[in-house]
Amino acid sequence: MKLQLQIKMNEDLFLRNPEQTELGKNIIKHSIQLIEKDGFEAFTFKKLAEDIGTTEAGIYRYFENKHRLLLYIIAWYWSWLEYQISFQTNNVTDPVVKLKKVIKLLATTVQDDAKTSHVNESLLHQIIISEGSKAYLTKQVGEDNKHQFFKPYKDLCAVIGDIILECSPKYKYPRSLATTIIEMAHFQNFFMNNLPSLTDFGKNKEETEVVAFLNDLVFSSIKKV
Amino acid sequence: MKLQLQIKMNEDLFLRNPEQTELGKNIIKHSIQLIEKDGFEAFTFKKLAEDIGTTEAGIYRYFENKHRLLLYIIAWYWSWLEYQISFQTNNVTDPVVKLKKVIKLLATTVQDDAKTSHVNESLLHQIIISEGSKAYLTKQVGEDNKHQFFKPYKDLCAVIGDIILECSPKYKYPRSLATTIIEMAHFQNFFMNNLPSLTDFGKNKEETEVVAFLNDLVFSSIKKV
DNA sequence: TATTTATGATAGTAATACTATCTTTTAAAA
DNA sequence: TTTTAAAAGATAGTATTACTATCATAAATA
Repeated sequence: MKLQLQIKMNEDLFLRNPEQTELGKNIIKHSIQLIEKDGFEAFTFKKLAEDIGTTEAGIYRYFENKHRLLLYIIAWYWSWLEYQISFQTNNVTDPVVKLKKVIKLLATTVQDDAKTSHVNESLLHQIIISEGSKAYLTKQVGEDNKHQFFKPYKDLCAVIGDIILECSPKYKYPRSLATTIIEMAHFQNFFMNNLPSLTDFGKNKEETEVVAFLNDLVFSSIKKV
Repeated sequence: MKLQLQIKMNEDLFLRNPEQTELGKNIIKHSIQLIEKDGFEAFTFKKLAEDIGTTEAGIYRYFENKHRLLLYIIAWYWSWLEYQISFQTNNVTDPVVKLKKVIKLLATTVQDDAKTSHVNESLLHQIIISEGSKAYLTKQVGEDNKHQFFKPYKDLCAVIGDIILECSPKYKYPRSLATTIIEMAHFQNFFMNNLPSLTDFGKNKEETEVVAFLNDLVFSSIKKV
């Protein structure tokens, strides 16, 4: 059985839908590689064009600028992750088990998903760790929010918030705890690998320790250990 | 009594010490204003020079580039905050009270400190919220770390970690909890004001609610409520 | 008063972030 | 099968950014 997974993206994110052409898919594929390799600051449409073997102007037909492209791939990731979560927690009745699965999915290396040929989820996960918050830490955050560019992130936050409430209906901060889990899954990973003295995982550098920390944090807070 | 507070900064951060000249102090003062107003991406040395009434080349005599300048003001903030913490928790014996003070200091608007004439701490706090993580979320993080540019942040993290251990000597993740407090104090604030559905504080937009959330999170985790 | 040090003024360069235009190729509709 | 429309390629051009270099002048210090 060979499945193809298509994620419907917000149309304001692009000028021309990159899913629908070869060049478009190449833009996504190579921008993920380039951003992961050089970082978002050093990433330019010119380098991307050279990488693909097309011209700068060609890229501009798909994306208004590199920030929109970043928003696109990040939104894509959150949508894909929400799908992963709904898939992997399907038929799980115990919300505690569900929440633990969510934490694990957020905080451990993702496998490349064969259902999405032009997206390398594993690289994308690294981008989320290092560049994810740059999507919204800008002066245009309000404008971008009006365009609903952060909807996939918000949806994910709502999903996790609901699972938290299932675990503990009276817990007062389900959304904030959800964003704390998401952000800390990535920040603790980044710190562990780059500024280890900011964490307690410097010795082993094991993702499982980040998971253990988050589990402890979350289940202490919602009083279900 | 009129005091002046001087913070000793890492000398690799600048080419010429901005504390020692009028122009230098103006660079610090105006860059804080400009970065707060336009955001770090839109901030350029040319605009800064125009703002001050000097030339671009003049700024370059003090800072190699705008990233170093950002690192400078951020490092300055963390040093100043560590001083604030040591001052405000001095003579407090109960570590729980201490930790609560720390959380409050991190998560609520800071007052402009009269002891530092050319630094507006209140604006700087806003910069930390919106731009703080851009200091280390780069590909040069390793290089910058070798220069010890993140030492003030690490020191603060260690101080908070120690207070956590005072509260609960057997707690396993004092450093990671410290960074979680620091980062979430800022992220929850940013989300509350810009993407409120990511938090539970959207209605009132009160910093005190962020404080309450963090207190709940922290003291549940270390089992002292 | 000599001399170092800081600043000002100006110029110049490579790269970035685009926009515009025109031609060729490809693919779909008539 | 031809027509025609959409996509891609090729090329050029602009304003801004992120610097570096040079030379003159003002201020502080020895």
